[in-house]
Amino acid sequence: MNIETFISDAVRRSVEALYGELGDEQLQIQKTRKEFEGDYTLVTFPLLRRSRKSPEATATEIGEYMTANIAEVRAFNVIKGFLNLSLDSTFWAARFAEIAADEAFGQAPATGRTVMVEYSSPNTNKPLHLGHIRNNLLGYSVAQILAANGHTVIKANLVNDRGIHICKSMLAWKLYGNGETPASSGMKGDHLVGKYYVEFDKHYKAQIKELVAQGQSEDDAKKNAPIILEAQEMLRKWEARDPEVYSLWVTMNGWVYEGFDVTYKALGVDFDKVYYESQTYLLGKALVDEGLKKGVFYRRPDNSVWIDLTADGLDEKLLLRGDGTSVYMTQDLGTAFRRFEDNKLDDMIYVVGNEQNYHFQVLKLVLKKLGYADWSDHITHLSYGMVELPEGKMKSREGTVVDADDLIEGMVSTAREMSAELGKLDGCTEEEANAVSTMVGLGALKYFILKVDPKKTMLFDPRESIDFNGNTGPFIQYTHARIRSILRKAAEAGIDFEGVVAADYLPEEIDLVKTLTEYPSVVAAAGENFAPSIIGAYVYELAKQFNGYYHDHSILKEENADVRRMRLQLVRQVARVIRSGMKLLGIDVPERM
RNA sequence: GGUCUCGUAGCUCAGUUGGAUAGAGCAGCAGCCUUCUAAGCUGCCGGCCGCGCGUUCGAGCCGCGCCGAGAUCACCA
Repeated sequence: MNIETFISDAVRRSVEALYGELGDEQLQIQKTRKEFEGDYTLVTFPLLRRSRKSPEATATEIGEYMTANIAEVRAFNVIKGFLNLSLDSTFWAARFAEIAADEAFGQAPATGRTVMVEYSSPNTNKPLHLGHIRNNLLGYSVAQILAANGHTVIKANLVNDRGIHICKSMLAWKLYGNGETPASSGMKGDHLVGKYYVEFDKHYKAQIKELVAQGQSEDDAKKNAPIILEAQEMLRKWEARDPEVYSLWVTMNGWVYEGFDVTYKALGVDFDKVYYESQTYLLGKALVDEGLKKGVFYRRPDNSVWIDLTADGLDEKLLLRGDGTSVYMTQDLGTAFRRFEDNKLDDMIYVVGNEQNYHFQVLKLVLKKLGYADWSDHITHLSYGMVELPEGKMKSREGTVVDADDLIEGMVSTAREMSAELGKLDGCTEEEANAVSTMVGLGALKYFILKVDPKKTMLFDPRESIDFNGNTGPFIQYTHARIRSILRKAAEAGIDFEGVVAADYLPEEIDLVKTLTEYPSVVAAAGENFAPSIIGAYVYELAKQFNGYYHDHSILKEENADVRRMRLQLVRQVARVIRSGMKLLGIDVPERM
């Protein structure tokens, strides 16, 4: 049974019995705040012009009617214009029984909609860093949440595997690499390629400096440095499929993919489809022709194609270069078009940093102007803020980027040290210790990042992220582990706690049941807002509530067998929902820690 | 300059789409391990919700205007 529907129906019936038909007027019903007595609250202010009475009198009148006529309403109290309704504990017992019996609790029925979530989208010239971690965690989690909301989800990764930046790494490797490979150097493939990207930059800068010393302007020097000219030549050769360049490209990208796979696996993210720009970068030109024909685009004397968006408060935007080659926007138009056609998508979600807000604004507007409003309206740019460090922004030249692999390793090893220090690893096999440290270290990292509203710029403080106390992933994992421990001990003691118990709940037990029943609507809200942070806040709240309860009530030592059984069931359900919520965040929960 | 985002406790962040006395964690202070895991629990301290108008019975949330921070406005992707 949907509780919110039940309450609002009951209230509506009562209000209409007293004051006549409401029509499509909305009733304002909310959960009663903790500091007041009651379960649900009706805000009576909007009803005053119908009742023609004071807020207090109106609330009292409705409250009296409901206690008399609605069986589930046990009592009420009125504070100012707020009518607080208390439901009978048998009502909550019935809701709990429903939840406990529902194997798919929190999983919405299939909607028949297909939605693609594109995330990660790395460049193949350097390893992943902290910014990519936020992207990957968000993308994966949002995909999980949408799936829980009943959508068919396609997780897609569009790899930027071509362009001048890859040629820079390739050229530097060719010039200075001495045939170094991941195998020969022992380096992870993406790091090796990244090393040569940095190497290129070093030589490039040196050459610019030299040319400037010879009297060239800074701008000219940047264009004329031999190494950049050579890289550009390499790109031309690549486009012409020069065998030597092409095979080097295949080899080095292969190294990078092997490296990325390791990082993705460590992060626990995966993809259903991987697209490569080298295969899609020519798409979109047909759309340009179409736009020209429709008069949406125009051609300049140099043959380049543009769209004028100044009437929409934006600028003029280039769609095709004078030489007929495409730009980023052209490709994205083409790939968007093709995605919708090939996969029969209902929605398309791009997880891309907020530095591209303008790009997506333009993309959607152009599609709309071309007459594809249907698609345009179903494109969502899930824009997330930058991750900053205590010392400021990450700058690759200043060496302040936080490498993804280093970070993960650091979190896991810290988790291990702290676990060992607390004696949590005593009696564990090496394998178990590894598994727990990995889950805890990554849990800390993932939760730390996902608990923040995606659109906000966030601060990543390494010291704070490694804190396992308070509002953290490990705290939630720990709560789960403790519940599992209780359940293990109950099983060992041969306590049977299957079957429904009509419970006489204590107030804090009803609070737990109430929080449990909210889970499906939290999942729905998280899906609607593309915000895993909503799930995070909920799971944390549930865990915290349980911890308070846990300290006040002995569960295994409860003498009344029915009460003990009821409590074990309740506690087991809390563990289930914690595990389910954490799964939506892509966070594993250990059985013990 | 145009467009967009953000501004809540010393710090990091919530705030369920306009409701009651604005909440957590960290840091600080005071307690709690003979009891199912102390990665825990209980209490205290800490607020001009950037500022000002407006809409409303009611604004941290909506509108307008300022102030501050950031992103972007490339024949880069």
